[in-house]
Amino acid sequence: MPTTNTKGKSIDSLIAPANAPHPLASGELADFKVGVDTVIFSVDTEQHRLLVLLVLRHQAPFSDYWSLPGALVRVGESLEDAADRVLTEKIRVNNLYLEQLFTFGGPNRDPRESADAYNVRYLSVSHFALVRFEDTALIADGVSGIAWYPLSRVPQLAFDHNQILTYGYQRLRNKLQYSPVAFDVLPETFTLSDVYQLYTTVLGEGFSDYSNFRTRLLKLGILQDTGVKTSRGAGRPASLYRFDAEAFEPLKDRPMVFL
Amino acid sequence: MPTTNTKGKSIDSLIAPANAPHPLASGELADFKVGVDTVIFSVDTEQHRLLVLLVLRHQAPFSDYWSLPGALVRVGESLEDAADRVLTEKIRVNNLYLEQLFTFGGPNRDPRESADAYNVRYLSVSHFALVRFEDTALIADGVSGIAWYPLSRVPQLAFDHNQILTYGYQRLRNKLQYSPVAFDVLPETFTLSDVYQLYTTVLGEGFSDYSNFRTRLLKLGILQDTGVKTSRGAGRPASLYRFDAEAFEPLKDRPMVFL
DNA sequence: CGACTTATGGTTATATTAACCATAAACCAG
DNA sequence: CTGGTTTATGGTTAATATAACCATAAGTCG
Repeated sequence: MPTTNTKGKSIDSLIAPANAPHPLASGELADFKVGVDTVIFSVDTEQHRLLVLLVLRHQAPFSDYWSLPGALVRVGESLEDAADRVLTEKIRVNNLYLEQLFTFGGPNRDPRESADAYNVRYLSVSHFALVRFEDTALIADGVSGIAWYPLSRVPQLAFDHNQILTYGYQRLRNKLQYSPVAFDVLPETFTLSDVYQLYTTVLGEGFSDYSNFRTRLLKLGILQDTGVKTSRGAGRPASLYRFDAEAFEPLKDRPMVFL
Repeated sequence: MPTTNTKGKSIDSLIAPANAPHPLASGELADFKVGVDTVIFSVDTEQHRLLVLLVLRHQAPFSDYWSLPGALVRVGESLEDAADRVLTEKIRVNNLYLEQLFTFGGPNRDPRESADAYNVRYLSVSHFALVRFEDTALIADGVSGIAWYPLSRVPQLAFDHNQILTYGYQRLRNKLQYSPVAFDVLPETFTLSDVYQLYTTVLGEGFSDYSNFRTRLLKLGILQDTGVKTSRGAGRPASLYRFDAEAFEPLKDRPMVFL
């Protein structure tokens, strides 16, 4: 249902002469600042918890609220570059998995819109990332706080970031089922149990028991047995496997597990 | 790999004093115009072809090139509104299925960026739509041509629109498998054969033969038999069914067919 | 009327899934 | 060093789902 905001339009035509080289001269076209907000997940394998990275804002709007890490896109910078910059500025990580999520851009989603002199809109191109928890180092730079939050304890966030987070979580669950992102955040070699742990902490239990999960994964033929055994505490030593990206190619977009 | 375009940055700081109320005063933040480009599909049930709507540009850049229908977002207009506007301005249709696709926003994707006085970037929030072919009426308004192109005969398009189209086609195929979009573009009541035709023209043959497709669809329990029979030319009359949206709810995100 | 065409409702072999179970090979407590 | 515990591994089996067919029903068409 197109709802043309006649209020904004008329104000605009009143203050901006038709053909002046003014940024709003196009009459009714909106001007945007574009932000990149990233839902950064990691899995705490020790405590079997899914974590999301939040930063504490110290500027209006939403001062003292937690929010998703983000940045405004700079001149000459692509959206991907900006998203990468968020990752490397906040956590020192070799970007493990990153993908665009959704673009939120309704008017009035950012309080700065009404505050600014010009009628500037703020657009958020959200991304979601999955990083290896052990390989990250938090950098509290330009923010008054930064922390990994267990997903279950995320507070009310700034802007529409709770909505973005929910969407990112959905996408993460989906990715895990249909693509081998898990192997991007697992170490080079890992046990089948490591994989299962990762899947259960993100997806919950109840998609397959361990035994069936094993056989399915092995039958896919995307794991190479290194022959090396590892013993971690009690129990029989487990084989270490390596992900075979080539073998996975033909299986693209085929479900790996079922819920 | 963040590649900060230092050239753009320095030019900017030369022409814009640090704290002036100029749109580029923020120093290194880029200013954007936001476009909405929509991949509009429909299925020609007569000729069993998948069609996509293209418009012929008559303005630089890419004058005389075919392109996806699009529009620049206006003041006070949400992204969804803009996408809706594209649909209603180009084809008179009660928007049947519409969803956001991907946001393309690298620098230099639009030639206008270098031509403009200000260093304005053009962002494209692409959408994809599936409409009922029979319910559309093309409106050649503000363009020098508008046409339904069979997907197989799409020429080279303006901007990066071929890429967007490819992505949209992928998404369409995916949607058809996992969600009941098909019933949005089918008439209120339809035969099982109608559904099968739609699926094969989009997905190609080879996911199920007709008989198995029928039993699967019926076993899902999302179709109500109206009891009414329809006879179209030769052959035994077929039952007319109606889609039961409520019955589908619990099946959300479960595959309906397999390739 | 007989031939053809399309819809419908099976059947059957094969593959997949889900729910178990038995054994192997480590550790650990006494 | 021995029996109990723990974890990994490699099955088995019944229930389901899939894929490839086939037979019949009920119309149209010549």
